[in-house]
Amino acid sequence: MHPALKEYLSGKLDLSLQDEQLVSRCFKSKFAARNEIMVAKGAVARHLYFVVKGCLRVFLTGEDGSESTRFLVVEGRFGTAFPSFILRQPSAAAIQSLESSELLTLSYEDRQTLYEQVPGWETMDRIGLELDYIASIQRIESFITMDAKMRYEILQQTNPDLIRRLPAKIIADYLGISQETLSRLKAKR
Amino acid sequence: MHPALKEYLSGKLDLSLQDEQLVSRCFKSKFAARNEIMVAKGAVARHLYFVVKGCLRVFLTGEDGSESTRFLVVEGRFGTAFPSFILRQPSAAAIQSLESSELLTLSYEDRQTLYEQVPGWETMDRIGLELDYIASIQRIESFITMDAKMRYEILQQTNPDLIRRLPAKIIADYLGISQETLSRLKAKR
DNA sequence: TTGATTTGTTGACTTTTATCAATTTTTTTA
DNA sequence: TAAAAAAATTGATAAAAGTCAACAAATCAA
Repeated sequence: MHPALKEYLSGKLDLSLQDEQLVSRCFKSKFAARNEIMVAKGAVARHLYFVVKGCLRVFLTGEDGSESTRFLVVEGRFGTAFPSFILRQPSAAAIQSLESSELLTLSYEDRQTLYEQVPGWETMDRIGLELDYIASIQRIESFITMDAKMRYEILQQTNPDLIRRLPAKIIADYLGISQETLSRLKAKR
Repeated sequence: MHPALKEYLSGKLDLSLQDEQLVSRCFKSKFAARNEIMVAKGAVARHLYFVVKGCLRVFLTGEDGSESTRFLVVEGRFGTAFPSFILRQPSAAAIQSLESSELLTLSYEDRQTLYEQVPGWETMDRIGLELDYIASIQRIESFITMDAKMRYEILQQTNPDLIRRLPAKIIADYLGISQETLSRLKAKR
């Protein structure tokens, strides 16, 4: 098993040797170039992606070519175009590798296999889902209760690495504000 | 078992007679008066609520007394102050019954019991969680990509009942806009 | 049913943020 | 490393939404 995945699982789940081998077989290694589109808008997202190294962006495109970042997925985290993956429908969002990335992919079918075959896998996954859901609830709250400056400050506190690492325009998209507004926000203090 | 819960479960899960009795014992009936606060801000949300009749609101309060509606939970749906319930921490949000409501409550511990004792319960719950998560992702997208008018139009299309049923100020909170802006939006067409 | 309270509407004005455009800075790649 | 491309900054202006205030309408509770 890939050490990064092993690290992810440690403390969450104890696997028998056999189960560990099954998990290993289900996750396929994949490398993506910087800016590579993994899943295009309109395609079905058939995999979950575990980021070993690099960074993925799940983003929407408007008719006018504008882009809005729905999610950013960094090292040690899972991500995909979730509605498409779960509902098995064409995705409103595209998935892009923002950096040269190393990924482990898990297909919908293999995920099902793990639920059925590996004791504790579904519980672990359910707990991970709960935490992702909580994060998205908190993001919704930030839009309902905060202005752009406050959202940026919170992001600075909770994810300073993201800000350091990614182009400001991506951060601006993620915060739901324009590039120019973010630039002014940063200048102001 | 309460017929509303039975209806919810039908098609999702086949229960043995024994399991059905266990489920029945885990869910406690509760009635709430209009405007009753079920969980105050700062308290831990110890239950999931299934709404048989009525409507719950999960909302945040600012220091200035302003309120922001995080979620609305109507008949046939589950809800709670989710981060508090899962993390077992004091809740940032309060839960209020907007109408005279009939509820079924499931404690954290009883939820655990159902996961452990009832085959298929965790899978059913995981799938429900996935759908709730998808809904919250779509709500995030609406904040990132749409203006107030568009968000309101989408809500009209997807939940016309909510608009008909609830005071406009609650809908405005839920959309993340001021009461006045919503009033003007409605007048404009 | 009526007085009191809450909710909704509208106007005037302010603040926040977006948009467009020009320029500088940084990054990429040939 | 140099030219090209992409990203960031800054200014001017416009649009969107918020705030405050007054009043109207609807709802509630005695």
